[in-house]
Amino acid sequence: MDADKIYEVRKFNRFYTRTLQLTNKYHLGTGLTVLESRLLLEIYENKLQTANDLVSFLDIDKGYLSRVLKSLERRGYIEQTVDDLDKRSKLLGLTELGRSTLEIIKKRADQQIDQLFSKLSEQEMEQVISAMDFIRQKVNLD
Amino acid sequence: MDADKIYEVRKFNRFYTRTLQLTNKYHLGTGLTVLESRLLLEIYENKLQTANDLVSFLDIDKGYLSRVLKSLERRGYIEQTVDDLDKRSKLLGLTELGRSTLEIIKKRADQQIDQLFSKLSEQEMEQVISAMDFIRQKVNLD
DNA sequence: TAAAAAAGTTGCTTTTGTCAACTAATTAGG
DNA sequence: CCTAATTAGTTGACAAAAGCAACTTTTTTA
Repeated sequence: MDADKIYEVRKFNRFYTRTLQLTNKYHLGTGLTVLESRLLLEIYENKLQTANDLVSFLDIDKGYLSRVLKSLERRGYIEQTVDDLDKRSKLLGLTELGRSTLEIIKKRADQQIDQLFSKLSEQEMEQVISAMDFIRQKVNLD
Repeated sequence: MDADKIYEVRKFNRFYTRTLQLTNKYHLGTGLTVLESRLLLEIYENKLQTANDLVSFLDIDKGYLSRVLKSLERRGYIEQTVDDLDKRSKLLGLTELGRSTLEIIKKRADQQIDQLFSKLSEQEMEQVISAMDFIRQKVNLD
């Protein structure tokens, strides 16, 4: 790939890093950290059922994750139950508190995204989404 | 904005978070952290000349930054010289080591981006860049 | 069925980041 | 002018986030 294309991508990456930083404030006031919110989301929406799933999907240290999950459990956001089919694993699930907190977080995240595109028309917004879809299809994450 | 559009954007954001995580390994083996690499880049390419510029552009704590800059100086990557026009400020600049390390980092970052789009044709790549440009124009970062 | 591998836990350490108090230099208002 | 307020950067103390390695228990493999 030629240098100016790479340069363009890097420019976008820097730009989008800033964008993500801005929209990553949704957890403020909820008592959860960014990571914790993300864990609730991945457990609930993305159906990642075990610590190990989260470790490989999010690429975080399993020791660290173990502690964060323990803390989430202690504070009442999740439950961990030993998997009967594999007693090394624990199945993760959100509690009622976990689900309702996640809803709040999602609502706030939604608002922040809304702001991000506040000045766009319907049509422009659709074009943005197409652009995102397109990028998502083309990037090779292996 | 309606819910499914927001959902699409969030999906993209999660996706691109992962993408950025992958491409943020360029510093490995250079002895610099992600932040340090970023600082060298912004000082050198974006012409941010003082700690204060970096603080407002990157939105990091000035105390923390002060320490990181001191460490970069001690390790020989940058120089800080008191600004004659405002003796509170220090002008930042890369040393020879700083510049050459930045070059290595940029080269590796380029390779990672190349990999990201390794399977695309010229034309697809151009479309991706257009899509990125388009998004960049439309996002409202205030 | 013994050895290897996998899931998760724990102790220890390092890295990263925050906050507030402080110094020195500059700017602004009376 | 000249004093008060502001600004750039530093420092100490601390807290949060993350990484590493050794370990236990269970499962898989050869």
